[in-house]
Amino acid sequence: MKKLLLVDGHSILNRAYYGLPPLTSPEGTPIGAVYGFLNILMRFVKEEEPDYLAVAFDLNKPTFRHKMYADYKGTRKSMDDDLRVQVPIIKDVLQSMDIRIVTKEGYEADDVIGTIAKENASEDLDVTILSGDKDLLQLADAHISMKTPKTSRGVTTVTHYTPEKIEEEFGVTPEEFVLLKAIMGDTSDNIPGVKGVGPKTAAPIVSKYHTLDAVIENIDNLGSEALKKKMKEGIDSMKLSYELAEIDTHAPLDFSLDEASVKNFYNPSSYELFKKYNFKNMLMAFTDEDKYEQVKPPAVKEAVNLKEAVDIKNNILRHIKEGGSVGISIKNTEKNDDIISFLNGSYPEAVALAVNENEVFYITCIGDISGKDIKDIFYDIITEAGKSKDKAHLYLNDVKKASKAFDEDKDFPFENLKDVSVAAYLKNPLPGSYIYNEIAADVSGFNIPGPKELKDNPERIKLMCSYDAFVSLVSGRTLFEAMQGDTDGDIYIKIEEPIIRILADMERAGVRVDRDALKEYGRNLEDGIKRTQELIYEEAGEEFNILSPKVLGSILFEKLNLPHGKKTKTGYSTAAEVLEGLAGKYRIASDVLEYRTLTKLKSTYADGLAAFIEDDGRIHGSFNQTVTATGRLSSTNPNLQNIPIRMELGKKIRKVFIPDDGFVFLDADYSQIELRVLAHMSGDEKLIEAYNQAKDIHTMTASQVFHVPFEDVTPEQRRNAKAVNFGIIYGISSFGLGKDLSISVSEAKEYISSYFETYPGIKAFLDELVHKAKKKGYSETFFGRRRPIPEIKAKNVMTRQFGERVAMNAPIQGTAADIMKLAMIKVYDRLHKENLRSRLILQVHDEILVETYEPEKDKVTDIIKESMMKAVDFRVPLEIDINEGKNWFEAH
DNA sequence: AGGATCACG
DNA sequence: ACGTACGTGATCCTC
Repeated sequence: MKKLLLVDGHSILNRAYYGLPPLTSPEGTPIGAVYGFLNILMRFVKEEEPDYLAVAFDLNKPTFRHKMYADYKGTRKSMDDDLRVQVPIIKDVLQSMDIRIVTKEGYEADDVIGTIAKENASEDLDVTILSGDKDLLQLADAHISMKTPKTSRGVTTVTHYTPEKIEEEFGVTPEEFVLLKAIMGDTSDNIPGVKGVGPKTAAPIVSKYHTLDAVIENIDNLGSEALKKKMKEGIDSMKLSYELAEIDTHAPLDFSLDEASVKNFYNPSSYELFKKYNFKNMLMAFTDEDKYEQVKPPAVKEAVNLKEAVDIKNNILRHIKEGGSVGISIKNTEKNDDIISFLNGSYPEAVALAVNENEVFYITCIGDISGKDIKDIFYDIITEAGKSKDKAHLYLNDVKKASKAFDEDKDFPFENLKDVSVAAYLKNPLPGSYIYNEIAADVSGFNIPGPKELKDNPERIKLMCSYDAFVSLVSGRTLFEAMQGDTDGDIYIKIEEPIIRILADMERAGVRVDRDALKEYGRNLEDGIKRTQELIYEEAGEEFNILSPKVLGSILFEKLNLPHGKKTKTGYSTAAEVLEGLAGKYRIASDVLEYRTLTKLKSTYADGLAAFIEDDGRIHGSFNQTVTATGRLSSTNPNLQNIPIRMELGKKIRKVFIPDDGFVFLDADYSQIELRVLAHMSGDEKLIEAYNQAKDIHTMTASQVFHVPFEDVTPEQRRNAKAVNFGIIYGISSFGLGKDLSISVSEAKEYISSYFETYPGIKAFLDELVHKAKKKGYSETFFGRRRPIPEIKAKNVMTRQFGERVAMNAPIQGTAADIMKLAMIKVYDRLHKENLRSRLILQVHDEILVETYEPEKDKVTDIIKESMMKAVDFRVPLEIDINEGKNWFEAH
């Protein structure tokens, strides 16, 4: 036995519309009815498991019946605008889900459903009709039943109408239901019926006489005089009502059951729509294969000897000369090609070249092909693209990494390659990872096998490299076209593209580390660690793993019964702030803190850094350009942006970072760049004025907020003002400020409100940032770098407040990051144009470290000052601190 | 793999 | 009643 589910589209949409609170899509379109419709539909599909499914809609045109009864025509209620706009949407959505929609010009949905039901129901096919109202009950028979969902207060109950159930509830058979309606009428469907006769009176009449003719014939035999009178007066209305209520089961339809067979609702196009309308819980039903188009991976043509490889190259060169685009992928030699050692003469292992959607050329060290050949082929191709720059586009995912396969003396033509991962990062910086399969899914909606899927494939390297080239071409083209005329495009050209080469140079240069001094530093720590460890064991009365929060917690708070903070997530918190509270009273707490500090320095810094020193005596870390949500860089392998500085002991490690012989360090950092960014972007006159007076800004803030003369600001007032300034940048909250200053939330509130009274422009600016982020769904920096903030529309208060803080912080932090990048570009360009040997080696968000050739010291100092201070022309000066030193400790 | 902790801006 | 300052990465422990 097969099943057909027939849905009365408009009636279910109506039910959904009135049964749910009004929802809107991220774009603001009302969408609640569509969402509700799908929920109801999917619920029934799950319950019924139909083999066939069709949804019937009225067309927005008068039907024959409407024309016949002109009076009837105008009386239909007009739809709410918010519902009307959802009609085409639900049709689109259903279509995307491969669900058959049936309509017929000149007929109502009821007729369509009636015709399909009656024509198809049989011993072999059960028909279930899903409708919100009861007009369709007349269709019920042995193989046709009806289900009506009713939602009240969020709870949906379903009534299942079989012929038996109909007789039981209405006292008439399904066939007689038309007659019943003709007499009693139906206000919701504008069927007049007989005036003054309701269901109680009508039902017995119907079950006695069965047909319209019989009722008319026997009109004089009906009960009371009053009833007879009503019936006689209503006879015309009754006849009309009968016509209106009767469903036409012989509409001329183009419908075959096959077209309505149930297919997979979850596919790439429905995924796109569900995503567009933000149907979150329905998105969960999609598997990766549902979500993305299964693209046929391109055919890979592999060169088997050098002649073939050269032929491929020549073909590509011709393609480029004709203005064609190429997607390129380079596989570096290293086993783990995330970490590159900078041996000159290291060669790439393979190159893949995609010229169209169908084929990729792959060249690796096979036959007489050497690594040098591969490198030369790659090099010839990218230099050729430089000659025809206006026309040819070469797309490559991660240009910086590709550049590492080349000798340092060869000028790598960075600017001839368009970096797909950087473009994808500008489009959306949140993923933080831009592997080719992720880009393919996000940009082009393709599902192609990624590194994980190819893990056990013997052709893993070849396939990954080829797919990478393919995606770089196809998705790269889309990304770069989309950037045209957008702020993204400007940021790519003016900021990110130049930065690629700068970072590559910085990584290649690395930073020199005094290996012996680092070892000595580590040895000293070891002594302290041993001493502290023994003290702790003695105080605890046993030996245990001090670094295990779980074990430490049980020792401190159970065995030794120290007062535990109420913080409990997976046990007691042993975080520094908790231990600091105990350190005054309990030796063991301060010893544990000491122990943590020492082991941290030992494992992360002393030992950690030592492991990264390469044969040239330098550490070549990575600066990542596509990780942070705000536009900052990040640093890994090792992280050179979190080398200790705040504590004396930790800071000493900076002494092991030293310049090459004949060089000195010049270290420059911006002074409160974020606050200055805030001053300019907000346009707050008072803050701008404060900065233009060139005095200590925190003291100035304290003076203005607390209304005391500048000279009379106490250290405590300055500290408070500084905390508020930081709070403002982080997206102020009274709780956070209170915690930071160890004051009550209400006191913190007062600080904030007096700050905002002092700087009304700041308040207005931050409010505007939140408002704009709410409206647009993203925040943007001064230069238009965007950060999406999905949290800002969250229902959860915490999540949404987080979104609001991010909306305030991201433009400030991001603009500061943009400015630093612009400054680095200026520094780099001048060092190069003036043929200097000095070079940028590190960046720490608001600080740069330049390994400076001693004879160039004065010149480079000027270059740094000028580049950083004039990176942008703001209404407040950008000031820097710059220092020289024979190590990083001294220079900063 | 994820949490806790702590180093930096 | 709850539980929050923003942005990162490395190490160690626990599951």
